[in-house]
Amino acid sequence: MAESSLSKVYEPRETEAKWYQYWLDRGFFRAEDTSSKKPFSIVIPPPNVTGMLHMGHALNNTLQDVIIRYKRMQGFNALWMPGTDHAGIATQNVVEQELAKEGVTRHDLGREKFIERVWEWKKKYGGVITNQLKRLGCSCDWSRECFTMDENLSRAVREVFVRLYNGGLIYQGDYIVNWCPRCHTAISDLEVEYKEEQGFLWHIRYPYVEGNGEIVVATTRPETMLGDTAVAVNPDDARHKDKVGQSVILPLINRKIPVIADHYVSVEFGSGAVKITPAHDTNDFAVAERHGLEIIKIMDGSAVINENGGVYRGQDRYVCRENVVRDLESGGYLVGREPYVHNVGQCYRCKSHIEPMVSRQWFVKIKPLAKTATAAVVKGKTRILPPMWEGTYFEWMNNIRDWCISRQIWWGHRIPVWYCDNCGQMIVSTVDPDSCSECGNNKLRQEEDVLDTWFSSALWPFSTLGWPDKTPALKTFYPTSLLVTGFDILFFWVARMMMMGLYTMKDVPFRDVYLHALVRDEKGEKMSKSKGNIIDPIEMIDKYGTDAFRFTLAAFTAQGRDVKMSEERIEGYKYFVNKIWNATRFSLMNLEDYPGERVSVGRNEESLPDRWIRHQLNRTVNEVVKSLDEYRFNEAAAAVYQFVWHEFCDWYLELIKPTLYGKGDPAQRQATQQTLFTVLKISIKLLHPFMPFVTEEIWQTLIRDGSSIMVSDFPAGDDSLQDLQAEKQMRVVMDVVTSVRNIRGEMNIAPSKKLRAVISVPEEELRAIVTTGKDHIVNLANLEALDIGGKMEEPKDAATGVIGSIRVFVLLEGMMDVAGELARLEKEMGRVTKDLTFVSKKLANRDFMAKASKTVIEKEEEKFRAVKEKHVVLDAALKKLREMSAPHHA
RNA sequence: AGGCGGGUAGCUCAGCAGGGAGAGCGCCACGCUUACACCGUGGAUGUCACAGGUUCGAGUCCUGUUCCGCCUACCA
Repeated sequence: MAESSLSKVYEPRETEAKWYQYWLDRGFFRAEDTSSKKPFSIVIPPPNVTGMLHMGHALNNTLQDVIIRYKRMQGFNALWMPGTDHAGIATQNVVEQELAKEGVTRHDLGREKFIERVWEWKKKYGGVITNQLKRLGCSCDWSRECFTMDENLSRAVREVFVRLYNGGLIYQGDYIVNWCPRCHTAISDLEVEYKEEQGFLWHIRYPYVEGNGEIVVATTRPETMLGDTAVAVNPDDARHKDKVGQSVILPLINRKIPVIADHYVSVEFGSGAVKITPAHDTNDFAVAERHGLEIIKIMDGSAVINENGGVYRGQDRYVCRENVVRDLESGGYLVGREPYVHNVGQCYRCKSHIEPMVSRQWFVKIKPLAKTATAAVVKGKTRILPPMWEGTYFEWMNNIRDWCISRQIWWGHRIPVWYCDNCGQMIVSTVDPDSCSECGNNKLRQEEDVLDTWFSSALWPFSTLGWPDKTPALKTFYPTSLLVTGFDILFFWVARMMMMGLYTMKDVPFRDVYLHALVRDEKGEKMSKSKGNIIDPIEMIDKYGTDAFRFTLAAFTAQGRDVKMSEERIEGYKYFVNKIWNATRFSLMNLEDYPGERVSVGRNEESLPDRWIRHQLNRTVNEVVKSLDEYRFNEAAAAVYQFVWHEFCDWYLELIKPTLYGKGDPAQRQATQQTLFTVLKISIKLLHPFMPFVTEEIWQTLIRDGSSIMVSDFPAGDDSLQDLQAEKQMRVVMDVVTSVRNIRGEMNIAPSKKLRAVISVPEEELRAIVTTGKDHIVNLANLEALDIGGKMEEPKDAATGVIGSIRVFVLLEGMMDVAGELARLEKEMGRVTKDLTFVSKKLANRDFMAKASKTVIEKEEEKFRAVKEKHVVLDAALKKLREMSAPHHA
């Protein structure tokens, strides 16, 4: 058998790289397109090519890897599809910044050259995050790695676009969109972040055209008045009722604009009159549509005032604001201003203030898609877990607005639409057309806009499997089994995949969606560069090892909660890894002469500890399987942690030391070696999905048959290993040992001091158990002598431990501290008395006896007997002790 | 403004089917016992946010209050 040349402390560094390469070389990550095995598939939430692994990725991918390794070991044809996202705006920004260093803009290069440049960038840096995933131990099928701009995925994008268009679900329209003046593109509603800002509310006078008087409007953005085309009041507002239909003069511009009535205006706010700027305000745009108002755009794509802004032309919007305010004031139009806190939309990417702007964009008509996607969840075709997120999903689907899918950038999937300038024909096609289908003109102009990045992401579950081709992989793995992602992209991504999957494939993209928490710092704050509270996963891996890091993530992922990350926790689990490591070292040292599992050992040759540990292990296996099946990662992790550390290491290994050290029966020893070997082997299998590296290292040292733990079979529960008798017997042994240790501890007696003890066990059955366990008790309690008898008198100078009817006397000749012992027993008595009153009260309660279930009553009665017994025994012991300590008079 | 989640030991959190509260870390005491001091043994610690209600019995179910976090929407 293996000899132990393992170092005292586990060193993750070399082993991790070694085993990852080993797995790769053997193709263990690869899934089969067709297989007799049942399929299980996960598509990775594709990280941005520009991305660096952060805590969110680390958690997300750890959980996926735990599940995929688990399923693979269970014999599934397990596919974890990896890939990255082209991340339109983000990537374009990165490359533009690179260009800026060289003093060029993308416009200097031109579209084609610029895109070439982005591809170059991707080639050079795009692999960073995938390499980081490898360090995390992710068992993705890298042979299938995809990129959203790959040829086939781009084909899928065009195909879906055309289908949606032909299905009447894509339209082009002038609409108010969120415009980022820095990125020079429209962005979707979801990409706008609102932040509270301190600003002002300006009150401006708009004089009536006829007669005297004026109407006062309030605004936080005075510069937009240049584009006002109406003033609106609530039709029920008595103050303004008679003014509806009249006109006012727009100051500075001197445009005549109407006063209109619309319920959008609230009577309570300000003067009850609102200036309407349809081109630069979402609500105003809606008002304008209802009333057929003129829409006047006053800014260009950089938010600089255009020709419609009169003298303010050429000014930036905020410069213009100051000038407008100044001019209003000097013209006598400004009533005043007051400080005002309001929400301002920012670009999620560059944090510039969003400018709502009317422009021509492409939209997806979303309602019909949302309806199907809602129904699929209602019918349970897809489960959203934890279930609380279902509500959020429905809520959003019900209030969804059309999806603006066009972006005015260069990096992305160019919209497959061509225009013929000759006849004005528009051609929507999956392939580049040579000539106009209408007039034959061969000079066609392709739409400049590209698609929102999320458009291609929405196709990910089937585009990565080869669609639009009917590939075997698609047939095998779609719908995918599980999607694991953060709840922050439930709308961006999950909802859209549902819609697109159902529309295109006529089936849901995944059976289960598991939404995990967000990783925050130890104070519960979102990690961000600006706050400087980022914990870098790779740094943690370097410092504590991947296994410790992964286990931490899994252990702290309670469903639906935030994960608060701190280094201390990771360090704590590093200790756990080390504990496992050392338990292995110990085992190997004592398995040197173990011939292997070929030995057949009968159950009757197994010792109590052997039977007990198998029983406990079996229970743990059941718990881990159940927890993982329900995506309760923290529970699975806790179960295996508890077992390995506190049952296997703390009790079992200590119990079997004498047997292993070889003083007793050789057959017994071999049986124990067998158990030790098997239990260790199964334990590391349980741990493998969480801790892939250290478990492989251990496996390779322990098993040495050329196999890998990664493709071994995951443990399954086995009822035949259940051994309630062993559990009961060990309970008694453990209680007695703990009782002696407790006395030792409380009396401050060194662990190395051998003690003598007497155990009084009136009940015959229990006495047999204690007698059988005698050697274990002597061993673990560090006794030099132990007498076991029936009902016995209390010896002199002894501390007493009470376990039900069992009394444990620790002989303390010369060391007896009567006062200390008295205090100790009184403390215990206090507890028991409290217990006793409580239970007796309950049993005396007629309502309880009449209404509680039979099993509960039986349990309480049983408890009563035990507590009563203990109470009696303790009482006697205390009486004796008090006599001793009481000052006698001779 | 609406929706969701949360307030449990000094800290971070479990507690999934109502039957007298748990873990890890930290803390205190004793120990370098031949796997591990990244260890072992023992110990201390809780008006389960607050107020009502349902129930024989509530951390757990219901109602209200309060504080914190998030999401969605946004009244100029």
